[in-house]
Amino acid sequence: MRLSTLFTQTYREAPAEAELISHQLAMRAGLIRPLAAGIFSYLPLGFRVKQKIEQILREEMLAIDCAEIVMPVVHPSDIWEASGRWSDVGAEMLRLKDRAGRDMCLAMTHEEVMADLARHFIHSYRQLPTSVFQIQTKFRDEPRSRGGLIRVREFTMKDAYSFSADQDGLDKIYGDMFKAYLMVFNRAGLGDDIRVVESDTGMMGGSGAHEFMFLNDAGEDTLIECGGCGYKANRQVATHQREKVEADAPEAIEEVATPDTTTIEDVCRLLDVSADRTAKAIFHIARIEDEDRFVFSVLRGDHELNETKLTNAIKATEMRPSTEEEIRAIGSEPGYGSAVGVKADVLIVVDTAIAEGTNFVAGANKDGFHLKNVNSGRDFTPDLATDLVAVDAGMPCSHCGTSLTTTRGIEVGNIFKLGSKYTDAVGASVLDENGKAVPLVMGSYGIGVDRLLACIIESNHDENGIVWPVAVAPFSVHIVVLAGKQPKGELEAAEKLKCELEASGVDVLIDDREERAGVKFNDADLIGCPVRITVGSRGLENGTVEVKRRAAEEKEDVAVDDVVKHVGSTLGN
RNA sequence: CGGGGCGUGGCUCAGCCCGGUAGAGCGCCUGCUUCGGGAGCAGGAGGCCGAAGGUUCAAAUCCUUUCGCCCCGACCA
Repeated sequence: MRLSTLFTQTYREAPAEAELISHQLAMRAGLIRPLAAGIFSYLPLGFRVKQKIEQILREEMLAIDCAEIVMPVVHPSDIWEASGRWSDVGAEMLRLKDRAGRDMCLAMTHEEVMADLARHFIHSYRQLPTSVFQIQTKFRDEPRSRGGLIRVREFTMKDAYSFSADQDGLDKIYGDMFKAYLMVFNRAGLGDDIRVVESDTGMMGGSGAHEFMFLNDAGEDTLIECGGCGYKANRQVATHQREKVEADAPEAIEEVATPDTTTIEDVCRLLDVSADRTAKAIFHIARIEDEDRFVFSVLRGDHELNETKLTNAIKATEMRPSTEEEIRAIGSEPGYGSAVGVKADVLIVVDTAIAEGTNFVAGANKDGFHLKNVNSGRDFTPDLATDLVAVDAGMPCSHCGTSLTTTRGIEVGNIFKLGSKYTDAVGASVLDENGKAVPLVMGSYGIGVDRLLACIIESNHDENGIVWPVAVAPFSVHIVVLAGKQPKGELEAAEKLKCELEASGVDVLIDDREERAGVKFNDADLIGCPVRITVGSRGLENGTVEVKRRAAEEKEDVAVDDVVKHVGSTLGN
């Protein structure tokens, strides 16, 4: 391609709203252009990178016998109603009506369509296990898109789906996908920055999941890691080792005056107790089985609530913090809440530490008073006792006791063991070797292409611009032509070189613009192709051109006749 | 959905508090000079100041409403 007529432009400055390096560079290099919040056009350079990423994805999927298909972006509501997600998923799904008034939606994922396809095309265990993938647009109406390409509303996803007759078949493909994903991230140049963690299954449902996290301080997810045994999990599901509780004999409950003492910190100071001897209350309104319930969670004062764990424990589809009015309505008091004596229809969920411990300081459900020696089971009856703790740095690992650490990460891929939720919903089953119908066991595996592109920039740039890994660079070679007002064949020499390189299978961007050298060099650095070749009169007089790798400082004069060979070996390294 | 910020030419921004009919740099076009790391000079194109309404002789500027965008939080693959 010729830069002079390429449909793009570079910018000296990034738009003010771009905060992440990847966003700034993608804008400055002219890879993308926003149309609306979280909705982008890909310009030629950006699109080429996207295509190269997609090609890697294709190759790695095909390598594990996963065939490519394409499913629709607009779906009728009925398949989503069958799986229950038409109502389970909220405003994140963009819904619309067709001219006949039928409910439709834009695809946020494709489990429903996939299960429907499986119903039609998979009939026998002999066809299993099998899998297919697609590279397709998804739309999720995020309440808040941000970070350039990191979190968008319209995006491209490589999503794969597997089917098997039993758990063993699922485990095999799940393992294949796991390995294929690591291959993808390695080839994309992110190998060292990827961590695989255990994760929540979220709206997908299912029995197990892993996320592939790109380590980055701007990440939206918190990863919990153990340096001792290698345990890694998303904070949403991470567990920690509970210390042994020495169960004191329950003592008599006692009310104490604690005016203006609404925080755990204040209570501890006033009553001279440590935070782990207190019980705190957290209030939510949760939608459970299509009913709004008041959920009263109780945790030890030194612990934070993990909302994902709570949501999963009570099987809520939606949850929000309650208002002060709602708290008073159940007989409690903001800042002085405890489960002692709250209304009967309140769902009381306590953390294990509260259920097993004794004699906690808790609120008295009235302004200015707390209770001493509160005991779960004696003073109130929990509906559920489970792990609700948000694991933090410094807590002991649940497997080996080593102090855990936290890291921030961006989720670039995920793999889910879905089970038969979606296949059951559409009646997709197969006959096993005994002629008996068994449900299809499904898995789903996603990689966000745009997000992957952004992460590649995040980990491959310097102060001058992007430094693309060869595998995903928009072009392998960027030829800078330096011709003055009295050209001496520089452009012709460069064009000839371009043809020769292209003939050898190397893609070339040629900067044939009438710009000064500085402008061209700076744009070349910004765009970040792996190899830069400068063709100017200075070298041509000696029959050479200058070759420089984007990732290195050194420049090399190479005889024109040797350039193709030289570039070939450079790119091969 | 809560909190905060911002909408002035393609990009970065000034002007707004204290109303008087729009500016700078970069980019773009033309010419001359320059020519291996974001050149200089001269000339030029381009903006109903996000939109609507109001106040006023007069609104980018003040008031109201609205739309859009960004950031933090809530939420979420």
